[in-house]
Amino acid sequence: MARLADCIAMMDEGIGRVSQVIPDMPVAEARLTRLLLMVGHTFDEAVEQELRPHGINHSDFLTLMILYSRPDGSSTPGELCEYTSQGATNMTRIANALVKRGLITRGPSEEDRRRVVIRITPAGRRFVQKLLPPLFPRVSAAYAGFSEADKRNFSRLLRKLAANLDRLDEAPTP
Amino acid sequence: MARLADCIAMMDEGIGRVSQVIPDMPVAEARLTRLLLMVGHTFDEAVEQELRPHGINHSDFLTLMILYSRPDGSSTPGELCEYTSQGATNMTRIANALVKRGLITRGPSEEDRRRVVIRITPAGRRFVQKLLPPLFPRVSAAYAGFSEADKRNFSRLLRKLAANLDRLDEAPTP
DNA sequence: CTAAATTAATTCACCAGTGAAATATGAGCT
DNA sequence: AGCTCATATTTCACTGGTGAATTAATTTAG
Repeated sequence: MARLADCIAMMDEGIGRVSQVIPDMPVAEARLTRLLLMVGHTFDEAVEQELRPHGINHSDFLTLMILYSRPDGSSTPGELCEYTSQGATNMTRIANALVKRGLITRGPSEEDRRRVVIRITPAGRRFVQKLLPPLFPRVSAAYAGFSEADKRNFSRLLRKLAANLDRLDEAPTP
Repeated sequence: MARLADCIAMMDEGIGRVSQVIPDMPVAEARLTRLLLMVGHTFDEAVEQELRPHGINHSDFLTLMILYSRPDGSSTPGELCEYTSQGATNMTRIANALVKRGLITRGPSEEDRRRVVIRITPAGRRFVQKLLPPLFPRVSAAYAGFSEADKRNFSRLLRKLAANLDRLDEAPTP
């Protein structure tokens, strides 16, 4: 696989050339967007690769982590869909897989019987606790050379971007 | 679909709680990573949504854009795989789709007959030129409130991150 | 100069994720 | 109550993407 640096160099040149043919292109913003997508995609791949040996994929892991992070260790498919950005269809599959591995339980809700309550099991908690620590060195290494100010700035800019994207999504349907 | 801001708030709290149970977690880095992945994913969705009406998906579009940005408008499946981070299998499918729509041509290479040369057609160029401009307003809007310094910083930090990820990928196989 | 190893693209079988429709429960209205 | 509308989850059919094996051409080693 090509190094990210090569892909970035190629993208920089490519956008430069395209902008000469299509002059009103927002060049800086296009570059930032491509950069963000490339780095995000690479991060995604790295996570997936780290999880594969444990027989779990990124969305399954994210779902499990949300449950783990909850004070009561439980949620519903609908809520998990919102926070994982997964469709309900896929959440059914994820829940099936995690139930089969004994990491969560799934049962009907008492209050509203349309709902299903999903709860992390003790085995699920142990799984997370065993899985996480080996991830830490690589997570830290990714931000090597980032000063405290860099981290604050990066966080601030990503959050601003998120706020802008939220507004863009809401504008079309007022 | 939940707003990104809600997902982020939830993630901030969740990581806060998890870090109290698992104390040696790199909290700031974990937050930045989740932020990056969430924003990246949302951007991805936005692009996909923008392209859908034109009957083209993100990888097809990216492939076409690389060809468009080349001085000679041509490349090979292998090279396109490297720069799009797609597997060769998928590139075959992408090329099939673009050929069927008449946006590219595919023929054997003169020098090395194992290779295939892929070239953008005039129709492909027109397609890109019609597709791009309507994308610009939303790309610009995503960076609303970014000062010039913010853009420079964001670019610098993403590139540093990319360099770190390159090193992480190379280290395991010395 | 041939034989083995390497490289490029494709095909095939499978996993992950999505949209539309089905099922079932709950809430509101008269 | 009964009827309609909304909500929550699941099922089904399909798209997008991946790994392993296949085919074909080129390079390298003996």
